[in-house]
Amino acid sequence: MLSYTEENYLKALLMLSFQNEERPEAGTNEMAAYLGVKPATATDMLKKLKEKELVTYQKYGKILLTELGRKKGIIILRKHRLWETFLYEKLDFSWDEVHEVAEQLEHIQSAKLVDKLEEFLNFPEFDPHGDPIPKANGDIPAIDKVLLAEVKTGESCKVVAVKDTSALFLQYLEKLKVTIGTKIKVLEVIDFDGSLSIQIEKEEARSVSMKFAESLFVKR
Amino acid sequence: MLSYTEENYLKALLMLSFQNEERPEAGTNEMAAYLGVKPATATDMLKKLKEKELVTYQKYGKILLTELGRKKGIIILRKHRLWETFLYEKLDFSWDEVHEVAEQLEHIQSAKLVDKLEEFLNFPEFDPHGDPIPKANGDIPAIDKVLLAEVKTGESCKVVAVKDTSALFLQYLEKLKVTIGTKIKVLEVIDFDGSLSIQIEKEEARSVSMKFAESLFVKR
DNA sequence: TATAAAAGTTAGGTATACCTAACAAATACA
DNA sequence: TGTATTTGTTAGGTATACCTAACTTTTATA
Repeated sequence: MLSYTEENYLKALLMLSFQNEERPEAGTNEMAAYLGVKPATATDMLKKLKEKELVTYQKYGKILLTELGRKKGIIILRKHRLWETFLYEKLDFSWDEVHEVAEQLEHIQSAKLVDKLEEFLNFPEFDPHGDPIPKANGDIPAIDKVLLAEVKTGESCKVVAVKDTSALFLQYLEKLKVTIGTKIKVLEVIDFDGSLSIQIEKEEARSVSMKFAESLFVKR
Repeated sequence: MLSYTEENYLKALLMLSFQNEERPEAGTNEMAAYLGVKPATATDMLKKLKEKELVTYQKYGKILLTELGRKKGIIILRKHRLWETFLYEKLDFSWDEVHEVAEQLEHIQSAKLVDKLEEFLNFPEFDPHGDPIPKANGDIPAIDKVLLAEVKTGESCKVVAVKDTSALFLQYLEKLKVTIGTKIKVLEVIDFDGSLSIQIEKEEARSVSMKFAESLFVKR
């Protein structure tokens, strides 16, 4: 049985590994920053997780999940994303409110609960942010996505996920009436600063920053 | 902000106070037994709760919730019973499975979650065991109930709640096809051992023990 | 390649929530 | 009413998860 905190370390490591699939290992400071603790605290916990064979770790080295650790991490992530979906779809939570509560709900221990919840939600493949929800067997649905910033002038695409899930960005998206499934056409790319002029559904053209375009995943 | 454990002490004290409305105070050993900890541990925590003005307590004395403590306890109980209802009604959990998971879910911190959940469930007044669900303002719906053991020969009644929520009893009830709302007619009372012969809905007459009759609440 | 900066570790300390063992107070009853 | 039993407290100890401060190793760069 893993503690609340141990679970958070595994999930953090899994999330960090997603950020750079080719180099999935993380550093101590990186972990600590992600979890909001001091590096010394992370070192302690990493030793403990190594004892439990959940991570490979050695002094001054990079950290990697073991097969077991990855499996456990995926279970937490599955729960997190199913709960987010529940809050969004059934309880009318907004895009930017679901994360905080799901952070707590993901630690509820009951295999039956997760599976029943998934069934209740009709086996969703993606959460409200467009992130894939791991299946009970650990498989993660693939999604064909590129950053909006990679879309060429004149091309149209459909929003499939958000890369930045901060409340500020999500609230901005809401203001722009952009959500998963929204159609966006790239009208012009300004090479000077990477900003672009886009058309959201059938609205007026508007300009968004490069930062914006690098925070949104779309399907061409 | 209360810790998980502090919340459990408040809920325990509230539950114990319900067991004997006229004498709602509890003892240290009683608390400890209820919570599955040693008396020494309970003493420590009670001092802490006194510091926070959640209980009235003095050395070797009985323990009572303060107005504030009661309020907080009722919030936990509200969450517990709403989650039980959710698990039972929406996720097909059985009568005897809901408690354990609700014990965890009751500690999720989000006022919005509780209220939205209540709305999603259509403002239920009673949980799957027939226990009243406190309202957001702290009011507890009243319920007109007596023990089956108090029902006289020849009288009919309807099951409104279970007093004993142990898995063993709940499973027995399930076997007998007794649930909230089931009609029971008392055919005969055996003075010798307090057992009684009852008719469940339109079934054959059957005998149940005094212990059974003292574990079930009904409405005449 | 020497050294400064960054990254990571160790040692020692805190609070929480638990424990056991020994003790003290309250109560029950002979 | 004295004493045995029950009830409750205290003191001292454990594990978890956090911290700071001092230190070491790695790395980046002048």
